[in-house]
Parts: sequence; C-alpha cells; structure tokens
Amino acid sequence: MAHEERRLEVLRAIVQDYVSTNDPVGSKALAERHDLGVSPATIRSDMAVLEEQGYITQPHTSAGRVPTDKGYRLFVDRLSAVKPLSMAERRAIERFLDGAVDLHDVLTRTVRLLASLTRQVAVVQWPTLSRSAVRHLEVVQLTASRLLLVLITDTGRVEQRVVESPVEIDADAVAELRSLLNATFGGARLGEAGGRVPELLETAPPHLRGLLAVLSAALVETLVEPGEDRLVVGGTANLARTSGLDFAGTVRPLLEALEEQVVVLRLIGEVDAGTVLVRIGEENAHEALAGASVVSVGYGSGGRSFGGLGVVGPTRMDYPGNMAAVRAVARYVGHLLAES
Amino acid sequence: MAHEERRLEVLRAIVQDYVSTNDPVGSKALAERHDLGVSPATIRSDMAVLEEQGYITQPHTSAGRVPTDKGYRLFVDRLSAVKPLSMAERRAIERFLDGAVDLHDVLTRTVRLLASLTRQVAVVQWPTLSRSAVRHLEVVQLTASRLLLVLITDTGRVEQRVVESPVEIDADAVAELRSLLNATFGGARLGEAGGRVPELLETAPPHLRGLLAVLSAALVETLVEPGEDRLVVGGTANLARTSGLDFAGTVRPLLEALEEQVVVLRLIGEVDAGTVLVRIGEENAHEALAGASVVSVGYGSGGRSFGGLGVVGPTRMDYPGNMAAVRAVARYVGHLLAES
DNA sequence: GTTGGCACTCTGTCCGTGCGAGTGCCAGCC
DNA sequence: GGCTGGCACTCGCACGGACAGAGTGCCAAC
Repeated sequence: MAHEERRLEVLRAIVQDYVSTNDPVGSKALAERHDLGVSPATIRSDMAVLEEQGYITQPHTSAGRVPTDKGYRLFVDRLSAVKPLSMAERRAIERFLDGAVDLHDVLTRTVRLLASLTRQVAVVQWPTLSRSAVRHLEVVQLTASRLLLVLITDTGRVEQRVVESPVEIDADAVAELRSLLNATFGGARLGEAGGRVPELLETAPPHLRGLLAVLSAALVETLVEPGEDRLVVGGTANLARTSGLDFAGTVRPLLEALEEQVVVLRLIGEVDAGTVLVRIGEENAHEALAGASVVSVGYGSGGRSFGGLGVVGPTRMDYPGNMAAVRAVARYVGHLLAES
Repeated sequence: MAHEERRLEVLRAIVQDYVSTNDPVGSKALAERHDLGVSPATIRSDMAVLEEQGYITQPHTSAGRVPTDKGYRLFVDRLSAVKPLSMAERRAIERFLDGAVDLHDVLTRTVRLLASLTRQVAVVQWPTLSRSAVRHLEVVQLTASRLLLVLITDTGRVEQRVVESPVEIDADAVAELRSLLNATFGGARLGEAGGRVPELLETAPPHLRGLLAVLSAALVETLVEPGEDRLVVGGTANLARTSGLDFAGTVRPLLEALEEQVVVLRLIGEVDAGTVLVRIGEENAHEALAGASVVSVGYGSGGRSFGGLGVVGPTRMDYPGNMAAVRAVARYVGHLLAES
C-alpha cells in the first residue's frame, strides 16, 4: 500500500539527513530537502507512526526525530542501495596496498587505508592460525638443549616458540627433526595438525621421539593459545573527531574494548568472506559497544576465509559507504595475500 | 640563600598540589597544605617572583598558579626525589611479564603493564634491527623461482621477505644458500651486514652468486626499510580519562601522532639504556606533542640497548612515579629478553 | 623580611527572559 | 478517507545581568 511505502521513504530520508547533518530532523526540513510530494503536516503524521513503531525517537519534546537502532536496521536491510566506490577511492586502494613487503605491512596498510576511506576506526584480524596451512617449519638451535620452532603459514604468518629439549641435541638431529616435521605437517591445515601427531611419534626414530613430542606439543599449543588471534587497530583518532556528539562520552570504554581485543575479535571473527555483516548498537551485545555499529566482512581467497576486517563507528554512520569500502578492501586484500 | 630555597620549596609544593588536584593552586591553600612556615602573603611574593622567572603562570587574573613547562623542568631536574615502587607494583611487573611465549607477547604485555602502572599511554619500541645480531637465516622455497628469506635475530625478532630469483632453484641450492648465508652473517650485528656482502659474493660458488646478490640485497634492505622500526602502543583509553581537562581537546592530534609512529619513534628511539629521559611539553618540538610529556628509557641487557620504551601523558603528570615505573619495567624487560 | 588588612579583578554560576524550532491537533478541502 | 494549512503549545538554548567566591597585588605596620 502507498502509505507504507511513503513511510519507509520518510524513514530513509530521516536516516540520510541525520547521518549527514547530525541534527535531529524535523518535518519541515524533510519536506524541503526531499521530493516526497506531501506537506510537512502529512510527514508529521507519518513520523508519529514511525515513532509508534519504534523506528525513530525524539531526544526531547520540541526537537526533530532521530533514528533508533531498529530504524537503522530497517534502513540497512531494506532501504539502502549499494553505493559504488568512486574511481579515486578504487585507485587509493591499489596505491595504498601495492608495495607491501610482508604480512605485517599488508595489515598495517590495510587498517590505515580503511580508516582513511571511512573516517572510522578500522580493525583487521590477523589470518587465523586454525584456518591456515603449514608452509614450512623451521628448527633453529639456540643452545645445546634449547630449540626455536618457527612456523610459517601459507597466509604469511610467522610464529615462533622456544622449546626446552629434554636431551642434548646435535646439528644432525636438528636437520632430521626439520625434515620429519615438514614431512608430517607440511601443507596441513593447522586445525588438522593435532591429528597427525600420534602417527608421527609412532613412525619416528626412537631417539627423536621425546623431542618430537615436545615440539609437536609446542606447535599445537601455538594454535590453541587464545592470544594468537590478533587484531590490528587503526584510525582511533577518528573517535576524537566528533566525540561527545556521536559517542556521548563513551569513547573510553570503546578504546578499552579495542585494546582488549577479545570482544571485538569475537564480532569480527564471525564472518564469512563476501557477506558484509552489520551490527547496530545494542545488537553488539556488549556494553562498551552499545552506542556503536560494527561493519565487518571476511577476507580471503578462493572461498576460503583467512580472517575478518571491518570498521567500528557511531550508530550514526554512513552504512552504504562503509559497507562498500569494507567489502572492496577485503576483496583486494584477499587477492594480495593469495598471490604471495 | 634562604630565600631561594624557600622559593623552590614553594614551586615543588605547587607542582605536587597541581598534579594531584588539577586545580590552579593559590597561596592560601599552599600555606594550609604544606608546612612552609610562612604566611600566605609571603608565599604570594614568592609566587610573584616565580612567575617573573617563568616557572609558573596564572590562567587568568583571579586564579591560582599553574606550573609552566619550565617549572616542570626544574621540578624534574632538581626537586623530585626518586619514588620507589611499592611491593604490589613490583609483584605486578613480575606476574604480568612472566609466561610470555614470544617477543610479540612480551611487548604486548609490557605495554599493557606500563599503561596500567602509570595510567598513561604507554609505548614500546620493537628491538631495532640495526642494533640486533643475526641468530639465524632461513631460506624457504615457495615456488621454482621464489624464495622466502626469514631472519631471526638475537633479540627475538623474526622478519620475512619474499625474493624473486633470477634463475630456477633446486633443493640442494637452497641448502647451500642457507649454510652460506648463515656462515657469512651469523652473529653479525645487522649494522655490519652490508659490509660482509662483497666478500660473500667473491668467495661463493659462481652459480649461486646472482642469487646471493639478490638475497643479500633483500637482507640489507630489510634493515634500512624505515617501516621496520615499529612501535607497540597501549593505554590510549587513558587519554579519554580526564580529557578536556588535561589535554584541552588536543587528544586527536596526539592519537594521530601515536598512529603515525614516526614522530614518537624519534623521541623514544633516542635513549640510552638506564638513563630515564623526560621531555616536557614544547621540548618535544612537535605540535601534536606540545601539550604532552614523554618519559622514556632504553631497554636492553649488558649495556646494550635493544630499543626504547616509555609513557606519553599530559605535562601535568606524576613525574617521579612515572619515571620509576618506566625504569623498573625497562630493567625487567631487558633481563627477560636477554634470557630467551 | 614578614605579616595582616584591604581593595580590586575576574570567573563561574544562577536565574529570568525571549526566541525559534518543532510538534500535535483540528477543521476544512479534494 | 486522506491530505493540508493554521494554530496553540512545549521545550531547549542562547543571551545577559547579578552575585558570590577565590585569589591577587599593594601597603602600612611590626
């Protein structure tokens, strides 16, 4: 029915105006700035209904309306068109990311790029170890009874771990260990690594078994260690931009959550490559993020997701623009990492 | 002379009171809170002199006095006693840092620890490559003509670099390269690495020379690359704590400088192990840091400095406390890294 | 050289007023 | 039945004057 449609049109107009001006929007301003074909009075009655339904609210009696979380949700789900990136933005992505020398460099550049494109806080998850595969395992002898185990994954991560050996070791043993480990774990998804340990221990030469057990344990532990899911954060200066207006003094808990990482990781980590996920305000189910929205997507290649990335900002954000930017950057990063 | 001494005592009292209360301090309050043995009127005349000399200033005519950068400088240089850490703090340092599994972990824990001890923004520089020594070089074959060069330093850093080979390579060549590289560069300070390249190229078997040239170049380049001096930042939430009061809305440029890293790195990097360096306000010679102070020190072991660490906060900070915390943490981190 | 007294200055706060924006309601119109 | 213009009403906010309080500088006295 026509009523319904116009009301949604009104909601869309409210969201757009509010996002761009940061002022509660009134019926008169709406009628002027948008071709809704009806008078302010009519818009007022639509707004009354929208408020009744919980999509908008007024900060105080004689102010305009502001979208609620529910209003933004409807906007994102049904009212926003995908906003294509400008040529300048596309070029910026390429220029920014090309020339990165290693994984750390790629992630750092990505997070800066995303922050500058969206003017929000950007976060990028390191490729999760559990979804990576072993490219190479290296054993370096530090002292007679101390080894360094270095893991290099196909996603470019390098992890290290010092291992105390129960027995003294010589150079030959190190070489043997290296080739055994690579033969066993080479190419394995790290999720499967644990399963290959028993077989390795059975078939290995007896004098190396004790050592291999320790090394395997260190390897498996590296994957399980919760700290190994890391986050790169950037653009926090954007929080200070319009702080107090957008975040109503809630900047601090947000900064804390970003440093804690664990909360944000949970949100960012739950994504598939390709599907942009938007969580609005209270949907984040965490106090510090109640006033914020998170736009995230997985990055990876060939249908395989390495990890997630996204932006965190006030609920009053440019959803279509941010969704487009996040998706485009994720796609590019996926290609980049697949190549190297 | 007695005058002079009492005036300094007044300055010390002003700094202490102002740091703890954040209110401009007046003559009457000073007389009440400190046993200066003279009346407010006398203190007033002392304050007039201190203001004349540029150590304190008044925000407006009828307010109390506030220390200037110059005043803090005098306080730090001559008026503050070293504040020993409490037992609880010492225990916190040990508990926090023990159990770190690798360098990244150590640095992350350190920055969090320092931030929570001082309630300021903490920064820790990664061990500089140019001052590290080669512990091991690893060559991993990715494809027929693509190698991954992995550098492991004695400070625990692991750097990687993809190298395109001009010729096709087989497994034997890789093993040969590995042992040649380790023989040449093993144990070398990275600053000296460049000097050993010509000799390596002369003595190497001819068929490997082209490849060795490329690998050596990649190694040297890794050291020179400005991006390789990195910073771990933590506790930025502390900026939001009393923001507006301390930083007068200058939080944003500060956050930007911290993300840029380069400015802060210059400040943090210029330190010797052992000597705590304090830079106050304008002394930082950078706009974004003009309202901030930086307390930094080098960490390392055996007289050798790996890198710097420190805290960044408002000029109105607890200098003795922060200096003590920074020094204690640096010492502990130095030991920790020397062991591993 | 120190002290108490005093006049002065300035800020922050409180309160009352007026203005403007925006709404809800209602009677009239298509 | 839905849309529109008009109108009264409600608030928030900015402006301005008055006032109290804190702190100073100066001066005469000790």
